[in-house]
Amino acid sequence: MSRARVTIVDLARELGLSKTTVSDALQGRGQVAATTRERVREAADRLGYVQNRAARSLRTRTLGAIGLYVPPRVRSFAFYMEFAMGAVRGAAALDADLVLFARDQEHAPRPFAVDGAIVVDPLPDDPILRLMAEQRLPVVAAGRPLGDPLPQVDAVIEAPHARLLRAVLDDLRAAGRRRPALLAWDRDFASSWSSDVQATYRAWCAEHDVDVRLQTLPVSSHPHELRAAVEALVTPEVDALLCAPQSLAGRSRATLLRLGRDIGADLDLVSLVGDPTTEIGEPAITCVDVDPTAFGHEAALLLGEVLAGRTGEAPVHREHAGRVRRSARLRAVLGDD
Amino acid sequence: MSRARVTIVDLARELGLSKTTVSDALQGRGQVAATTRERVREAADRLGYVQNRAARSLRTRTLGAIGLYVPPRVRSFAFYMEFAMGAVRGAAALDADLVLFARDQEHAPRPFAVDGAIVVDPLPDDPILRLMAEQRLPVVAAGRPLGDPLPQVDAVIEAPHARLLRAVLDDLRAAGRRRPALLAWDRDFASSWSSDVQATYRAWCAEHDVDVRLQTLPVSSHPHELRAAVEALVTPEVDALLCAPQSLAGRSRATLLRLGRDIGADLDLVSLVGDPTTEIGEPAITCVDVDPTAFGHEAALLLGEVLAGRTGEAPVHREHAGRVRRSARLRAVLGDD
DNA sequence: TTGAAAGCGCTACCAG
DNA sequence: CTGGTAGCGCTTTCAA
Repeated sequence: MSRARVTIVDLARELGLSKTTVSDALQGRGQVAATTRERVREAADRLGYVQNRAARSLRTRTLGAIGLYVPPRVRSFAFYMEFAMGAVRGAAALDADLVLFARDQEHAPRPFAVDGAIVVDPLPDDPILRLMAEQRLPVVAAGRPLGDPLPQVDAVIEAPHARLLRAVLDDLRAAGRRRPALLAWDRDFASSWSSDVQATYRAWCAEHDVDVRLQTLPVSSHPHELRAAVEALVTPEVDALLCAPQSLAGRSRATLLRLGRDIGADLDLVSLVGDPTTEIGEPAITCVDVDPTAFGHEAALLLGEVLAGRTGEAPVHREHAGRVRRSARLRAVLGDD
Repeated sequence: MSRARVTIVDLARELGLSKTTVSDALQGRGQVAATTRERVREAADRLGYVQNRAARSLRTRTLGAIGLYVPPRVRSFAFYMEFAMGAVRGAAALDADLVLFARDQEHAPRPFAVDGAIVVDPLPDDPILRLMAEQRLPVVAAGRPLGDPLPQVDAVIEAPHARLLRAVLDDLRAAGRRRPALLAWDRDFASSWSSDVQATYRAWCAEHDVDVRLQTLPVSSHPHELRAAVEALVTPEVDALLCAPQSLAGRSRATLLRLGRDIGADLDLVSLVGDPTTEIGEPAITCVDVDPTAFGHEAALLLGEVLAGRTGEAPVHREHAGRVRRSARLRAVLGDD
C-alpha cells in the first residue's frame, strides 16, 4: 500500500519538538504556543502528514465509524437507499464514517469496526443482531423490532405509520370515498411497518363498517404480477386504491387507465410510501411522505446520543415525523393541510 | 463504550499460554497443535473474546475496509444505490467492510480509514479525489473519469455504453423505425455515460442521415416537467423514444398513452438504464441492462486486485458487460438474441 | 508551555 | 510446536 508514511515522530524530529507537543498542536489539544502550533501545521502540510486512524483508535477506543445494516429482504427498496444516504449525512455530523454491513452470508464474521450500529427493521432471528449483542455493540433500530422475544436494542426510531394511514383513510372518507382497497406486501416482507399497515387498515375498516379489500404480494413480484393484482383488486365498486409498496401507485396508473378508471374522478390513488421521483409532487396521487433521507439522518443522530450516553440506561423510543401529501383532488375538497 | 474487553493476554493467562500462541490459534496462523487451538477457541467463546480491530490494523497496516464515494449529484439515483449494494457484496468477498463517504460538506476532513476506494464518475474538480490523492489512497473509478486534466486513478471500470446504444439504434432501424428521439440528462449530470450517450446518438444519426431529436433535462426535474418534455419531443412522426434517465421510460407510458401512441405498434420505447422494478422484464419496453449490482461487485473486486498489487503500475481499464433486453415486439421481429 | 514515559492490543520475527 | 521480544503510531499522564 502506501509506503513510508510520515508520523508525528517524523514531524517532532524535523521540528525539534516532542511527539506529545506535535500531537497536541495538530489536534488543538493542550496548551501549545500559537507559534509552535503554526510551525507544526506547516511542517505537517509540507511533509504530507496523515494521521493514522488505527493508532488513534487503539489509543482512544473509538473507531469514528457507525454501521448500518439493511436486511437483504429490503435491500432493493429505494426507500432504504435514501435512508442510507441520510444516515451518511448524520454520521458525518457525528464526525463518523458510515459502514455498510453485508454480513448475512459470511461464515466467519470479523468483529465490527464501528462504535455502534443502526439496524433496519430487526427481526428476532436476525443473526446480525445476535452478533452485535455478543460484541456489546450499541444498536439503534430503525423501525420497531418485531418478534418474540423482542430483539434487545438501545433505542428505536420509527414513523407513526398507523396514524398516517388513519389520516389518509379519514381523508378519503371525508372526500366521499366509501370502498378503499389496499395492496400490500405479504409476510415475506416482515416489518413493523408492514404489519402496522395491514392491522390498521383492518381495524379502520371494522370501525367504519367497511369491507376489507386487501391483496398481498410477494416482495419479488414481477411487473405483470403487480398489474394482475391491481386488476383483481380494483373491481368497479372500489373508489380508492392504497398501495403500500413504494412507487407501486405510480406504476399502477397505466393499468388503471386501461381499466377505464379516471384517477381523481372516480378513483383516488394513494401511495403509502411516496416515491420522490414518481409520486411525490404528482398531483394525481396522494402520498404518505416519510422522507427517508431525514429518517436516516435522525437515526444516525439518535445513535450519536446513545453513544454519548445521553439516553440513559432504558431503551429510548423516538418518533420520526411523516406527513400526508394530498392529491390535487383531495386538496380541492379538504384544503391544503 | 464497552467496558473491560477480554484481550488475548487474558486468554493467554487463563490458559497458561503465550499471547503469540493464542493469536496464532485464533487466526489459524502458524503451527499450533489442534488440541491447543481447540482449547483457545473454547476459552475465547467462553470469555467472550472479541478481536480489537484497531490494534490489528495498527500492526498489519490494513484497515479491512474499502470506501465508496457517490457524488452528491447522483446520490438519489437508484442505479447507484444498487451499485452500492453490489459493492458491499464485493467488499465482503474481499473480507472488507464498505464505508460510504459523505465528505463533500466536511470542513476539516479526517483521513480515510480505508485501504482503497471506489469513486463513481469522477470529475476533475471533485475535492474528494484530491484528498484521496493526497493520502495516496488507491482509487478505482466506476465510470470513465471526465475532465481536463484527467483525474488520476489506479483503475477504471465502465460499461460499453456507446456500443450498447448503437446496438439499440441498429435494432430499432432493423425493426423499421426511422425517427428515434432521445431524452437525456443535461450537463448538470456530468458523467462519461451521459456524454457518451449524447455523442453516440448524434454520431449515429449523422451516419444514418437521420434527424437529431434530442431533448435534455435537468436532474432535478419534477414529474410534470418530465411529462412536458416527453410531450414536446414525441411529435407524431417520431417512431421510437429512447430515455436515458433510469425509469423514465416506464414513467412515460401513461403520457404516451394520453398522446394517443400505441407502444409497440406505432412507437418503440427504450430505457437506456433499465430499472429492475419498472422496466426490465416489461415486454413493452426495450432495456439496456447494465446490472448495477454486478457492476458494483466487479468494481470492488477490481479494487481488490489493485490493493493486492495484481494490476501492476499502469492504470487498468476494464469493461463491465451490459446487454440489451429487447421488447416483445423487437424480439418478434429480430429474434431473441 | 513542553517533554518523557507508558501503554492501548495486536502481529512479526526469530529463538528455542 | 511454542514463547519472548519488539514495535505499529498514537494519546494520556504527569513531571519539568
